[in-house]
Amino acid sequence: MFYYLCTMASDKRTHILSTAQKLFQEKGLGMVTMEDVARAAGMGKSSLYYYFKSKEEIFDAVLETEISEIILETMKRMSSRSGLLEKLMAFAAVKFEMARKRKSLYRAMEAGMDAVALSRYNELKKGVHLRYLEKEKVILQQLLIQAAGDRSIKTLHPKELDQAVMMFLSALRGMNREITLFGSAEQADELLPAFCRLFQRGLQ
Amino acid sequence: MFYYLCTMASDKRTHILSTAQKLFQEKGLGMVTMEDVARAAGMGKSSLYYYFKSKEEIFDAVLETEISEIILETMKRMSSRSGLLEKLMAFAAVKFEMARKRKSLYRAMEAGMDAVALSRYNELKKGVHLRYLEKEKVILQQLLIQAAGDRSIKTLHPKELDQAVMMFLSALRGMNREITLFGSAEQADELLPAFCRLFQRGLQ
DNA sequence: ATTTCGACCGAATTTGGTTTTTGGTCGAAT
DNA sequence: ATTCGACCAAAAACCAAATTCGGTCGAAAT
Repeated sequence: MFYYLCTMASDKRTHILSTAQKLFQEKGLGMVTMEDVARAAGMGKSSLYYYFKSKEEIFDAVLETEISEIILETMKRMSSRSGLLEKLMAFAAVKFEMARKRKSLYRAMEAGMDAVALSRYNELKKGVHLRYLEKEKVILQQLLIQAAGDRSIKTLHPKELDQAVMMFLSALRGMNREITLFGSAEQADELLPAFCRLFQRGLQ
Repeated sequence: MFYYLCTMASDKRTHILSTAQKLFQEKGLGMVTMEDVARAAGMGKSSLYYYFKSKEEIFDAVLETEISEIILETMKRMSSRSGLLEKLMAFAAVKFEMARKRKSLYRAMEAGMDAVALSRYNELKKGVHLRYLEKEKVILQQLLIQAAGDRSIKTLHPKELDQAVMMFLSALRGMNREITLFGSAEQADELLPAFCRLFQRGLQ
């Protein structure tokens, strides 16, 4: 009795989630059925619907935890550095590593998805991307505001601040993309810091 | 007799090419058959193979001419501006406009392609992208070298030059991407110039 | 009251076999 | 040198039947 009282709903939820995450990573989203998830989690299919409204909700939640992990890692690494430039570089480095990891993850996930499922999935990814972007924005805004306070860079109006953040983020994304498509990891080690330096100088 | 001597092979080639281009843009690559191209060009299907080795070669050539057009437009617009910043902005503006246009073009082209055809087509696009990138690089390299000569920016070592060009290009690409996905055209009108300014200041 | 699950449903997907289409070849005609 | 009709193999489109899968519901278990 006491035992059961302790296994709260949220525990089961996270258990299902981590199980699903493992399966998605192994076989791709398109290849994992609710039946699979249920079996792997040690319950019947119907039971899943007691904890989640739909398959999409599960997948969404999995992506959400992955985002949180990345954001957490980013903040951790940045906090161990000091100075604007160092922190920018740390940010860029984590972002690059994570982009690499997640690329193979996504590729695996997309395996075995038809065109319809893929477009639906892309909608989902777009939503996730937006939420992720928002969190990244906040981190960078704080960083730049602090740097302006330290006189490391010039003072930025709210609009300028927003633009600067947007520039930095989308530029990084673009560079990551180009590098993973055509370049090498060593190239990233030079290009990303160089860009951070340029970015900082541009804001002085 | 004389008439026939004047209609050189290259004329027919370009005629076929422009016909194919029109059809591709109208119906999408996947929906245009060699028969269609031949009919539209006023000849039998077999005759196409006298001028081109394969359908892919035709498509490749079409993409190539499109790239040339964009590059030409870019150079034209840049030449009507003076000063590094102005030229950078012109470059960015053309790139953004063209990215918009070509996006709908690509989307149309991809219509009616199965997964296999799509992956083959993506390989092709990747190759085109690389060739395009090379031409863009040359333009920007020249621009930056000239700017360094004018003392508009600091002198750049070959490696730095390459990095700067790469940064600028992939950053632009990333910003275009982000804007077309989530932003507005007005946002581009502010963000792109702002980035050009930052880029220039970063190189001073 | 909370949690689990078997039975069930409709929509979507796979399957397997057939017919059509399509990129590409070849030899004859011009 | 250029064009084209006839032809081929492979890919794609098609289609009906069988199957799978996400999701629901009410009854049972705890």
